[in-house]
Amino acid sequence: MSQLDERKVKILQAVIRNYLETGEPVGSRTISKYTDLNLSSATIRNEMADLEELGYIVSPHTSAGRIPTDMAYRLYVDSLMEEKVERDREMEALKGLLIETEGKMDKLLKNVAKVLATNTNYASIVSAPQIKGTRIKFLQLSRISDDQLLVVVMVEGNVIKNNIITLGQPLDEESILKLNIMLNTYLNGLTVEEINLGMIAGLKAKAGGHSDIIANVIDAVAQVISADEDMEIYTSGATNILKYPELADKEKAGELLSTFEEKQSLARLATETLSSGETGIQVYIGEESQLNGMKDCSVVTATYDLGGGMRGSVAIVGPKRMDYEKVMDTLKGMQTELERAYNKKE
Amino acid sequence: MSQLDERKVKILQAVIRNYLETGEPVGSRTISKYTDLNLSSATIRNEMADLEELGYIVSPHTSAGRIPTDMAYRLYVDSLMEEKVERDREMEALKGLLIETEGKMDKLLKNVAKVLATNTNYASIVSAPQIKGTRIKFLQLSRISDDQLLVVVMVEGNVIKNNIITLGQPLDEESILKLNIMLNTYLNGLTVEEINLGMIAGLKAKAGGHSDIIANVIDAVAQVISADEDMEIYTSGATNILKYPELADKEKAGELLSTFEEKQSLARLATETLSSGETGIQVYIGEESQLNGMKDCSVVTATYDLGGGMRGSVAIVGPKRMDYEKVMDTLKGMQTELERAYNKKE
DNA sequence: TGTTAGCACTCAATCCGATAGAGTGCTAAC
DNA sequence: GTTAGCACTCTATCGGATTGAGTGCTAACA
Repeated sequence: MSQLDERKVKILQAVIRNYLETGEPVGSRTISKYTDLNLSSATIRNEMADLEELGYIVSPHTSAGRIPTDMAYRLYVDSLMEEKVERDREMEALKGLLIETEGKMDKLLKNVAKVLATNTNYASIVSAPQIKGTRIKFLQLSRISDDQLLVVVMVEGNVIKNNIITLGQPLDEESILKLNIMLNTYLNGLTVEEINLGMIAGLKAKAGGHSDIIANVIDAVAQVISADEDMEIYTSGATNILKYPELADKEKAGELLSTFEEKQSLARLATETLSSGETGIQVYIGEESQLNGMKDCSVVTATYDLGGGMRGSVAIVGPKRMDYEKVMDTLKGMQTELERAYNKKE
Repeated sequence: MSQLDERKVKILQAVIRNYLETGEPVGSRTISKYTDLNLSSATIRNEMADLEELGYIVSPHTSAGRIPTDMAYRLYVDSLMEEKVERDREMEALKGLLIETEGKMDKLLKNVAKVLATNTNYASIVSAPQIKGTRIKFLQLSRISDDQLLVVVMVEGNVIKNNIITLGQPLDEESILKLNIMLNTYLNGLTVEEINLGMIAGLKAKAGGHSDIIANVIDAVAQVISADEDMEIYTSGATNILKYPELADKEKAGELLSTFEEKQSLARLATETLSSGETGIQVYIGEESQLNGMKDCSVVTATYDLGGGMRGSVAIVGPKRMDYEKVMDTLKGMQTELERAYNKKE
């Protein structure tokens, strides 16, 4: 069987480029004119037959042109693609946003999602940074009624969690004060992971001369700290995918939009991206993303690191024939912009 | 011109019922068999011609049956419709949810939206209760670093707002303590509206012997209290509308889904529903809802009142030919269930 | 006067065949 | 190895015929 020589690569590249632009199967005559190879359509046809045999292109039916397979896309993003240079233009809008929404993480991320979606005309997914691994900066119990306490925990990055705990019986101000001091002394600066069961038991013993109540409060506090909320996911521009005919038929679009609505599996993807340890851009083509209804889509993901263990991910979802250069570029820009803006702020 | 006599009403009712079921234009022969009027199709035809003249039905083209106009739907929901009796069955699932998610308002409402959507097979919108008009139960300033204060405000209904304020210069613990006492003394039990500018000025004067800092802090606190966050909106089942062919074409569906994605105008609808003062069920048919892309939809809304001025709204969006009885019933059930569960909790 | 049977008519939907056009694979010549 | 040429395939599209549902109107009937 024939191999991928230089000419074949050039032809394949031309096919992919053309298909990315038009979304239509591309024929031999088009390539013959499009490239600077100066080959007749007949020659191209022979080469294309080989490329088909090698699994890089397929034709939807006999008398149509060829379209790239996932394998071709893979080759393209891995080695054929040329990086774009000018990226700054589009990011200007974002900088403004980052400054405006300073301090409000949720609004910031919502905006990031929105900017990404409108900039690219694809759908975007942004995951809020995980607070695991971040350190507790501040912790406070407050009495709000006879038998209710408000627990406020602030971790690095100024993310605040709060919860109300209901006690079986009243607790006096003095005990609360003591507890406050003790909890801050022992827990401050620790990460959520470091506060394990043994530690909690120790705390109880230290404070526990008093009674069961104290133990209960400590348990509740521990629960507040370690309660891992399901990861916040912000999406935008999901309806953009309706602009691409190959994704817009009722069934596919329904599945895809449902996936965006649920957000469950998007969180899974985000977790995966983050735990892969990869800090660069990752591209999932077709079924690689393992997301429901996304077998005709590509997903490009990036991570961001705001310091102090606060890492989140950003992703763009579009048709397989998306403008990979632009998307990867936009994501890179967003990544640096986010990280820079945040480090400046702290 | 002829009037709406009893027989015409019966025929109209039959047309509507049939259309709600099938979604297809309904012809005279169908009605002739469907009803117990024992009239020939010819007679029905005459009557239908009259009904068309009166504006209750139209035919999409000459040789098709008739479909109800918005006017007919209006008449139907206002007076023709029969209330269903058995409502409890479906609400069982909800009760469980309400108990499970106790205390976490956002999760609760997300679940409410989900249950409504899956129960009805339409799209649902839930607005979080507005905190305007609710009273401040607890307020606390905490020092988290030399020049940063954490403000925590809890209002009736245990909704907590917090924000970090950055001071120009350090503030000692003692001043913070004093401020805490003063703020609680003067602001506790007041509603956001009652804390007006004059009051703030007064507070500043009372505490202001010290310096500008105090004034700044008070200003910041006032801002936290009165910052009206944009209304939280939870939606679910937006993709359900793709199940209804009359809404599923690319353009319409795109507009509709975008409206759901933006949530902006949904908030407007919620505000409107709430400020109308109406506590019952309201039905918007077609363009009445004034929402983008919803001219072929009906929207049924209800409000809920959790006490203490905490009122929010719940809505169902579906095709005009939705099962109004079921939807209104489900909403009513949700309303009582929500209110009951919440009152029990407090 | 209200109801009904009958009939001509209209219009969307469907099917069918013809046609055009794009693109291929193969062969033979260069 | 490359290219021109040709037969072939398959889709998309268009027009015409057909079908069927449903209407409006008229005339007869109770």
